[in-house]
Amino acid sequence: MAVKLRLTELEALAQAAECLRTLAHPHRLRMVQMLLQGRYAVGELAAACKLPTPMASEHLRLMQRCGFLTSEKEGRKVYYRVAEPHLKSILKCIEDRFGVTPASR
Amino acid sequence: MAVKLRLTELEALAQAAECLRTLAHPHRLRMVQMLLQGRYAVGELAAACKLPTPMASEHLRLMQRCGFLTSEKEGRKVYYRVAEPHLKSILKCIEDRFGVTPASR
DNA sequence: TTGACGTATCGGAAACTGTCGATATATTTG
DNA sequence: CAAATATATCGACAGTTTCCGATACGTCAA
Repeated sequence: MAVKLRLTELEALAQAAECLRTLAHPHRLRMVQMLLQGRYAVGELAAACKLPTPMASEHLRLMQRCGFLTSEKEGRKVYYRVAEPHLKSILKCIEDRFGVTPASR
Repeated sequence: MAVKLRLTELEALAQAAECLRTLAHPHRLRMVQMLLQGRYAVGELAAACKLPTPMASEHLRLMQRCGFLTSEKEGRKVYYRVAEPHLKSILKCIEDRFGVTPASR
């Protein structure tokens, strides 16, 4: 007699996979990690990742599209912040596994 | 004065991203979900995902390569099980966000 | 208006990924 | 031994992702 398994439906897993793929990039992880600790403009995030601004903008667009982030325009700057509350616990898991280093002390 | 941020080093984030990419596939998520609840042979996992066995084998190889799984050969079958303890909490986060449906009740 | 700044978008090249069919290996059975 | 079973690997193709340069857009200051 087979044991009954608790499984998520494949359709939901496909959605989850898409979100994970969006998260699965070193610069995007860094941006999320920053945004979980405050609100930042595109240029600030780009500088922190040592990326040209257009590429940072593109990464942010991807994360916004899957519901992770939202943006607010202020003057000529655009500030992003975390919109998906579960991001915090997911990043926590990742940090538990891969470590966290304070940037300066 | 800039607030000190708690950030993971980019190199570690690159490793994390690679692992997340490996996880970011509906069939692989399903397999991990099963393997967190027991030990399964390639054929059983393939059947549960409605995949040809060779493809299941390939997915399992990827997850083994990044340390998520280990395998034990028994006769002509190969049983896989979870090797990375953090997988459980990560899947928990994903299930919290995307829902879990018992396969049968 | 002009110019500078901050952000967004477009097009294309290179690299990577998922999938499939075919084949290979190892183990058990007859 | 040969045949059947279970898993693994290989080659190739289509599709996606990443990155970059160029360009476009919106806002502010002079």
